[in-house]
Amino acid sequence: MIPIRAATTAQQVHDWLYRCVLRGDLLPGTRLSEIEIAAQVNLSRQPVREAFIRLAADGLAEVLPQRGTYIGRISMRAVLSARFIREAVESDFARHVAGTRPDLTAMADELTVQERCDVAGDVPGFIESDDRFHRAMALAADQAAVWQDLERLKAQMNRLRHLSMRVFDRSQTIAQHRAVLTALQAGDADAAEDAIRTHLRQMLTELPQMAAAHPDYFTD
Amino acid sequence: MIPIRAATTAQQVHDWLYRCVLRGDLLPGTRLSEIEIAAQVNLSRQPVREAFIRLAADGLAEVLPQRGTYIGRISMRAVLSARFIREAVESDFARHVAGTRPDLTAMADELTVQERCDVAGDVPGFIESDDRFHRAMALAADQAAVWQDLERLKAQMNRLRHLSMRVFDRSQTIAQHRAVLTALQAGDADAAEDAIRTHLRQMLTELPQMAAAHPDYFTD
DNA sequence: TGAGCTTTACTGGTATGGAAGTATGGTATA
DNA sequence: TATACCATACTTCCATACCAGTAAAGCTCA
Repeated sequence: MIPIRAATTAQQVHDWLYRCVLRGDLLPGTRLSEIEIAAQVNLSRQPVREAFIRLAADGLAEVLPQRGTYIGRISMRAVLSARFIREAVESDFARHVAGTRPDLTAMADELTVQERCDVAGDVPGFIESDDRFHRAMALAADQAAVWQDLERLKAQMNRLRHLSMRVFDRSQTIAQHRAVLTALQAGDADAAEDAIRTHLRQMLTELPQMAAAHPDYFTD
Repeated sequence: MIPIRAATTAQQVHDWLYRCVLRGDLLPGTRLSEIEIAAQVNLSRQPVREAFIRLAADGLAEVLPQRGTYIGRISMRAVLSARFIREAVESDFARHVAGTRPDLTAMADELTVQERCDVAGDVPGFIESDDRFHRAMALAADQAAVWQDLERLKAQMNRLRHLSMRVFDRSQTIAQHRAVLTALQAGDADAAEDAIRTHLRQMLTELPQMAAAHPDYFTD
């Protein structure tokens, strides 16, 4: 029963910055200034400052006392850690879904959306649908809360994807998604686990390439 | 090359409160007052306020504008979610460790510590050793960063354990740990996975009992 | 007596000024 | 020319004052 109350100004500023970072509008290493942002949104420094603190708690910014606040670089360690956790968790999702055979039309629908986004060259739309595809599997496994926790961990991965999806082959991603869905529909737990692990290991090859292409954006 | 600089005052206040919450010194639902805490630590409201914001970002406090700040109740959803993630991730740890056969003396050492704490009735010591046991497995699997991410998720679980460990049978926990270690030493991946899953599913029976015993401390 | 309004004492939210620390560019000196 | 020093212009951090919203007590009036 959360009251339908307007978020505080500081919270709104945080949400705005958060989206900007994840969408890649604010690139890694960008300097943020309390004064500048405050002027942009016509507020005092204090709420902006609190937004920075929240952003730092998200692992997306770094506040260096008396020096400045910067958009954090993409931590390869954080990406690899999140990837490992996703593989472990989602493979458990897959086994569970394959065993219970729930309704999977939501996943199938996203697959068609992804094909449409691919031919249309709509990269942000593709990424969002990709997220919804995996989320649908979490919901099919009846683990909505787990997906919420994963969302936080995925933040770093999402930043990476907004860089990499412009480069990498989206049709391969679609094929991997299809393999997962097919195995789930067949109720083959082993095949489903194998498919999702293969899919999520894809990033292990993409990450080093992205880091080599944009060394300034990465750390670790 | 992180500079060896003293943390800001606000950060210190946050760390202090964080430990208090996890140790159970600050119970769920406790009201926090910016003014009171500020007076206690001889500071102005501002750094205390920022500590509250960080605490809320950790999911340990709830800031209700114009109403008050409260230590968050233990979210059963969050506990169950963290438990699910731990089971998935740590079972992957177990399989990996069983396959590579690294040095496991760190885990064995913690097991003896736990026996000593059990007979001495040292509950906090037992819990800390329990954490180190699991952490040692993560390190043996060469996944230190993953363990750091788990630490954040485990926060809610740790609060629960400080309540439940006073009640539940610690010798059972020790036996389960021993089963894990034995399987790992034998290099039996299936048995190790089975043992760690069984161990982590123990909480599924403890949580409802704790929630029934202390309904005021829980939510969801 | 009791329902409804008003007052009042709180809460956190925001604005602003100054303190403390850091980086930078200029200047004096060897 | 190179180097050490120092003034200066930033940055975030903290203190203080004020604003706005909440809730509960007390009052008014039917």
